[in-house]
Amino acid sequence: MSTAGRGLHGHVLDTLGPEITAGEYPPGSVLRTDELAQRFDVSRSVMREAVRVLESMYLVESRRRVGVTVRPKSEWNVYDPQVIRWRLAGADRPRQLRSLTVLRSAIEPVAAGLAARHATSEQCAELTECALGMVAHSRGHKLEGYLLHDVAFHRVILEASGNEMFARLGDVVAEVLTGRTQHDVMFEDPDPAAVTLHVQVAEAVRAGDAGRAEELTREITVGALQELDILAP
Amino acid sequence: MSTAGRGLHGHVLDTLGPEITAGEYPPGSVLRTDELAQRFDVSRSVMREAVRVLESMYLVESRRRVGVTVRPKSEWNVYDPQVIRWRLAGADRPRQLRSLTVLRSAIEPVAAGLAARHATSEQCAELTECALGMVAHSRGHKLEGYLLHDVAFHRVILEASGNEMFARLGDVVAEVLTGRTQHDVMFEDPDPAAVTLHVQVAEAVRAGDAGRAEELTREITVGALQELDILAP
DNA sequence: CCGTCATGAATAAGTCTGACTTTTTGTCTC
DNA sequence: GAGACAAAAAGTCAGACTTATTCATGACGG
Repeated sequence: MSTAGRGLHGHVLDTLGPEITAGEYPPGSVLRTDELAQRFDVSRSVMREAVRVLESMYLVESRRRVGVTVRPKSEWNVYDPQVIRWRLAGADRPRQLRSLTVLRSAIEPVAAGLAARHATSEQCAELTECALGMVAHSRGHKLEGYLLHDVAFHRVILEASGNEMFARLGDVVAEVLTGRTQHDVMFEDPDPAAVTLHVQVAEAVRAGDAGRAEELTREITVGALQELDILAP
Repeated sequence: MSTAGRGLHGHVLDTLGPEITAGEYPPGSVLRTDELAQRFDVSRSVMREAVRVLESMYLVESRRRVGVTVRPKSEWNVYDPQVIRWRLAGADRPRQLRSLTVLRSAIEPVAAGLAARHATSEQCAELTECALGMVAHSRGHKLEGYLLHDVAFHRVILEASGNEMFARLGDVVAEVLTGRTQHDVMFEDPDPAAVTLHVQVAEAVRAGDAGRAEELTREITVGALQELDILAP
């Protein structure tokens, strides 16, 4: 689900956004609204709307008499789902994937611990269902079905943590897991140890054992880090 | 630094944004662009730009023939600095502060561990400087100076982690620490134990002892959680 | 002779207005 | 209930105008 279809300004963003996040314009570069409007064959009003959105993502800064200047990467709002998607689609996808995986390794164990305390019985049921689904699809090249349950599992954990900031990372985790399956590693069946860990996490959460849920989830995320050769020597 | 001054659309956002994030319009409420333009006495073009920004924050959704509908809170991009600021300024400030503190408790220990591995000697120097500054301002109602060094300390840690996602949370942490000092707790001098911990973290990072840096930082964040009565029974 | 401080013109964003298009939805009829 | 019609609101465009910012020019004073 991208910005496309959201009108002309969405179409402009779909090409200009990736260009900027890919670093095609060095920081400080100036873009002129009029020129951009010409380039994309849209009116200035539409172009201005697009610029406003880029501005709200801290990708650019619009100043009178000077133009639309591209901000340094360090100022970008890297938590914006749109920005994340653009960068994942671009050249520094590996780098982005590493950053996000490290983020996961920090967040998910804590979220699992909180989930063990706050999860409703419905959420516990969902969790075991997801874990069992992962088991069912763990052998025989059923990666698609496996991924589906894996994503759902982590989404439920983040939701059940009761923390809105964690909950909103569900999409990010989904993106990372999907990306891993489709492009990078994961040619054959998933690691059986990982599958077992998911089942155990579901159990720990249901049992309300926060410490165990946290520790088991930490093992899962350590596995994810190792897959990307992010070591801890 | 808010959106004000960034033109008329910024002014509109400064009032409309807080209203929406404060929950004044229940999810599903419809706002008409023309009416809003009248209310704020701006042209439709300006109002459209403001709506586009709100849309990019997932606060509203604009659909033809129906209007601008307010999205449910669960879909808001709660990592947008602007949204964070608006919510911290509004009624559910305490709730927001708790969410962010929990987030800190997940992120900062991991960041400190990474900092111990990746920090440059300049960053180590900054870190000890900050810690010493905290010590110097820890007695005699010098809360202002203390806060300044505290914020700087955590910023350096997040920066030194080498992870861009962590680094971008510097502003959030600053906001939380500032808010804590100004509004909520902290009437008298800071907890001496906390001060000591910061000094020890600086030492651990300089020594490259990741495990120790992580553990000490975890103690700091646990203290922050306890201040807000976020327990772990 | 050089640095600093007005003055002014050029420039690009910012704003407004009005007319028109397009999509969606609700209703009316068959 | 299916299809046609009409209304409503966002979407788009074009053009004229406003305003802030920057740069260059030149005057003044050191």
